[in-house]
Amino acid sequence: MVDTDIFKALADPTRRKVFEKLAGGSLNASALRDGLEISQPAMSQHLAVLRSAGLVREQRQGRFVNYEVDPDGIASIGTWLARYRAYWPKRIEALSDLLKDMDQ
Amino acid sequence: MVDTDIFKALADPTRRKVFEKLAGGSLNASALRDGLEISQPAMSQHLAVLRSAGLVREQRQGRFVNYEVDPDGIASIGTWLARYRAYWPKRIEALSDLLKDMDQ
DNA sequence: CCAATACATAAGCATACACTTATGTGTTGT
DNA sequence: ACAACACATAAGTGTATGCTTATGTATTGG
Repeated sequence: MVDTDIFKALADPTRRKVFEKLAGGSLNASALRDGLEISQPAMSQHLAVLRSAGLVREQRQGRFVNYEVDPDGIASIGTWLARYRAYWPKRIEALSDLLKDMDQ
Repeated sequence: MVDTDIFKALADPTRRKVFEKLAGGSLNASALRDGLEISQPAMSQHLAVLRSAGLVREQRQGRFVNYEVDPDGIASIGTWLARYRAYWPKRIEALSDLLKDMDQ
């Protein structure tokens, strides 16, 4: 199930921090470790989880691997969220129409 | 962390099915079991997780407990998603402004 | 009252998860 | 070519998760 992978990936606080860092732009695995007290293999494993969930994508550049947010993952969450548009606060009801477009 | 609870709650396929059922309207715990091959305690535990994550809320009615989608949970996900508005597909860029309103 | 019903909680258990250390793979500069 | 670097994978371990059965709590109809 595609949603399971996405939500499981986001259930981990460290992975959400990584993802948030990537929201600011592309970064390689070492740069992503800065600030997070985590071993190199741990980061590599987290990135693998985020990648197989479709939340990030990688781009090799020499011996570095640059990671960036994958818009497909973001869109998946938006699509999922669209099912519950009836429960969005009224003032942003117009949102439902926009989200509906994402359902293909 | 509030996001952790929400994403952990949604990481379980059974809980997402429950949540999706509730999207169709309020239901009690027994009604929610229909179709899902799950014991009564398991359902009770799942509902507790969804509730403490802020995704559903309960309303006692006699010896029944009716559950319904809590808009606050949905709004939390929307707010979280708003941080990544730069990565939404271009054609729904207008979405970002609407989501921004949710940030209070 | 009291039996039946609706749901919650407790306790135990198998599995999944996130972490670690150790090692492997691929790239770059010299 | 080879040493240094960036990253991935393997293997092992403690803890969290989701399930079960058993039991507790609250409400209702007879």
